[in-house]
Amino acid sequence: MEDTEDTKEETITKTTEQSDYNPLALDNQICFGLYVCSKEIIRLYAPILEPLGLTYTSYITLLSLWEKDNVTIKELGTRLFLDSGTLTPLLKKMEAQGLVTRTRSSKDERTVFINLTEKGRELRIKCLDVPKQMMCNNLMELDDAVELLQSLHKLMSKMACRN
Amino acid sequence: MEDTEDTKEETITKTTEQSDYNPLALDNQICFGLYVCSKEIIRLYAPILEPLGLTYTSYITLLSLWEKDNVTIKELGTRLFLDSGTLTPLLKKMEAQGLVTRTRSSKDERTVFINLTEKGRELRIKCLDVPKQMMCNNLMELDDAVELLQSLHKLMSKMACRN
DNA sequence: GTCAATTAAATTGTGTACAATATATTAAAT
DNA sequence: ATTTAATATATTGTACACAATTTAATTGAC
Repeated sequence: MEDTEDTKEETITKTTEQSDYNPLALDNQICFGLYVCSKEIIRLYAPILEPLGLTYTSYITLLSLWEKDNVTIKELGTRLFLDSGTLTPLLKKMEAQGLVTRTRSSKDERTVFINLTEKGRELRIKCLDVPKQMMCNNLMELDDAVELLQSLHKLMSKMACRN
Repeated sequence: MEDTEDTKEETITKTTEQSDYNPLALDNQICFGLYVCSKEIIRLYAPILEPLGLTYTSYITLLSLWEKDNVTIKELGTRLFLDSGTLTPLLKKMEAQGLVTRTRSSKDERTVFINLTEKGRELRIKCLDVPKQMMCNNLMELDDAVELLQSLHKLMSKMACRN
């Protein structure tokens, strides 16, 4: 606990008080930290998801659909921060895998509703172990994870109202 | 400050004590938070970097080279967490733009040294304003940013020794 | 010294992402 | 009712990323 506070003080000093503070230093870029952590963690998911026939993108799509399916591509895109250019081909592949159905609404022919198939719903059971397997990488302590998740959600909510 | 502690308590409760805790809930996935924040922030960089002729990837490559150039592609890749499959075509484009030179070492013909050109070095001046422009998006408070950056660096160091 | 193992880049193939555009449908305006 | 504007997907084009492989060069083992 004190350790966290100490290093935090140091970082503040480093980033706000040193006379040679460099705003273009790679280590001062939050974007770069996010970019690297995101990429590397997704890379760790790959070997866990591959035996289940999933990519990272299809995995998070399923996470969303397991919480709520019978949604339009638009709704799914809002939840996942993805647009139709990414989702349309992805969902077609997932349909080909037999995980979801794509049904154009008769009420509004513009929209397509995505539903889980039985196979898609059942796959959830096999995925229950995925978070545990990822944790075996021992990347973070629970406290740190909770704090990080909170920071990320703050950021996400700021960005959600940007579209 | 107390606010942060309060919401942290809530999150801990939510993620560890509720009986209906769902490890597959999208909102409990750190990976998803990182993925979204990374993508969206990179998207905010695009219109700022485009007038400078840069993409996000060429930008962070320059950030690294401005700190230290005359490095091999291998070294650059270690710093940027990128492999030759990404860097080779990127550096060729940057060479075509006149930002860097690629010189195969005579001592070890396997390695290629990357150096900034005068144009590449001068571009730094124009980029000094980029962080300020990004901050105008008002995504975070300084304190939160410092804390987040610290969490990300912890994670990155864990992942650096994974290759 | 010679062959095997290792290493650094480059190449190939697959899977995203997203901007921009196109298409089709619905809603709104008048 | 007709035209216009808005909306939801789909498509196209560009730019990554990375795994796996290839190529070329170097190092190590003996």
